[in-house]
Amino acid sequence: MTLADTPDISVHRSHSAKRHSIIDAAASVFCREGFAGANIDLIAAEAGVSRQTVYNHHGDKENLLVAVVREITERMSAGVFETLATFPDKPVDLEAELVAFAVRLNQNCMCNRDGKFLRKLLQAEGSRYPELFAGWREHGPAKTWAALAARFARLAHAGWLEIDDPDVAARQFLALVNADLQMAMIFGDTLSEEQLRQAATNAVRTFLRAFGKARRNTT
Amino acid sequence: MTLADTPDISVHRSHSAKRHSIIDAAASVFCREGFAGANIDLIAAEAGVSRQTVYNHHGDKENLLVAVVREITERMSAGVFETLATFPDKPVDLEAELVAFAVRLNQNCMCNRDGKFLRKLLQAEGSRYPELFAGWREHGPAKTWAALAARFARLAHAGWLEIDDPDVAARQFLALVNADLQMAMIFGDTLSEEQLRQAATNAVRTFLRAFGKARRNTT
DNA sequence: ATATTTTTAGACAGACTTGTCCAAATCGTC
DNA sequence: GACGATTTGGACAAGTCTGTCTAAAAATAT
Repeated sequence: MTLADTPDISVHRSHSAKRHSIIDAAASVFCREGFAGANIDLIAAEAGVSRQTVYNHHGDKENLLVAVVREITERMSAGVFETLATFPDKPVDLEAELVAFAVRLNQNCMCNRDGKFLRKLLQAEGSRYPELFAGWREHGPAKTWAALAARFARLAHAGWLEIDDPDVAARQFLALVNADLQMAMIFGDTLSEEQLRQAATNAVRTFLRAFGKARRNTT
Repeated sequence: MTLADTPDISVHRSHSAKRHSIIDAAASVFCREGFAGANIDLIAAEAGVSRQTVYNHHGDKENLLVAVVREITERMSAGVFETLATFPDKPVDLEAELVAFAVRLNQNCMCNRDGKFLRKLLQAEGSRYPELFAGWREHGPAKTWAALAARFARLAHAGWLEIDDPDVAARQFLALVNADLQMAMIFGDTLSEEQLRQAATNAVRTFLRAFGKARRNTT
């Protein structure tokens, strides 16, 4: 029995590898061309796989969309909570640490390939397949907001912030962080880290002017 | 010669009426189905017009998209500047007037049919027809931001606000106003006026906590 | 080395679109 | 009522796409 000889895995290794490669290619094509414009031959070619294999794995085109959305949603959710774990719970320099956190959030979640894909596909097909995205709707942003709100509430309790409604504050934090990026993201531009840092800096400065406890002397 | 007997107009009245009805129907269908999924027969039916008439007026499908985007962009731009004219230049109760302004902005521009259409179509096709939306990119948001920034700068000069960079403040104002609406808008829900008012209230409160000069006593 | 499963390439029918063409019908004007 | 322009409905070719089927090839397990 050699090293990689676990039957259950070795049998399905290429199988699941192809599965992944199909989902990745499908995500890319769906995102680029939209659901109606997406071509299964193109997806197969881009995945390095024959068309029949795509049908073997996921059956329908609609079914493929479901699988893709499920996959990307999971991946993105994992990224979000991984990043949320780096929230500055015991800050030394709150402003700098919030800026760094915002940059991480944008780089790892909102502005990467998965984030762009979900945003685009949700807006395009959300109303056509409501049941598909209903899960995301509450498992995605709602949980993110709640988790972020809890972090801000703790900071407020520890005397760093002065917040009436942590949920509103969390939503506004995210809105401010994205304020300067909306335009670029809509057009699918890739954002330089410098842009992300600038946007985060502006956002955190305003956020702390509104919610920070240690008011700066207004010269 | 009767009243409405200007030949140039009466001849083209039904003509241009059909033109408009086609563009409206096309906007609706493009928005619902995406460009690739949009069906010219459906557009014609929804416009109450034969397919041939659609081709007579706009030629290509791509050409039709161009016409639709141009029309909607113009209409939206007009709405934005109309609403910008109601900005509280000489406020009595700044907070209340900014809330009312924000509600107007959302109702007349960002959240109506045209706003939703442009957002959706831009995200879906923006990268495929960059030249089409390049104009909008600077004529739309950039001009809006600049105009709004000028208003805020004037309020700051008059002693109502304390703003370092009016451009950033304007973008952040709009971002805050949309903070609570993102989710609903992505799914195409229609927003009640109550929701709009609540969102605007939250936004303006935070905005004024950050930029208002008369700091509230922090009990 | 052989048996079993997966993958492949290609053909295929069925359906759907786009864009054009044309003769008949409709509309507004004189 | 007759004329000219626009509109209509339907037919049409050419193309694309989905989803299925088949037999051959490749990969994997025994």
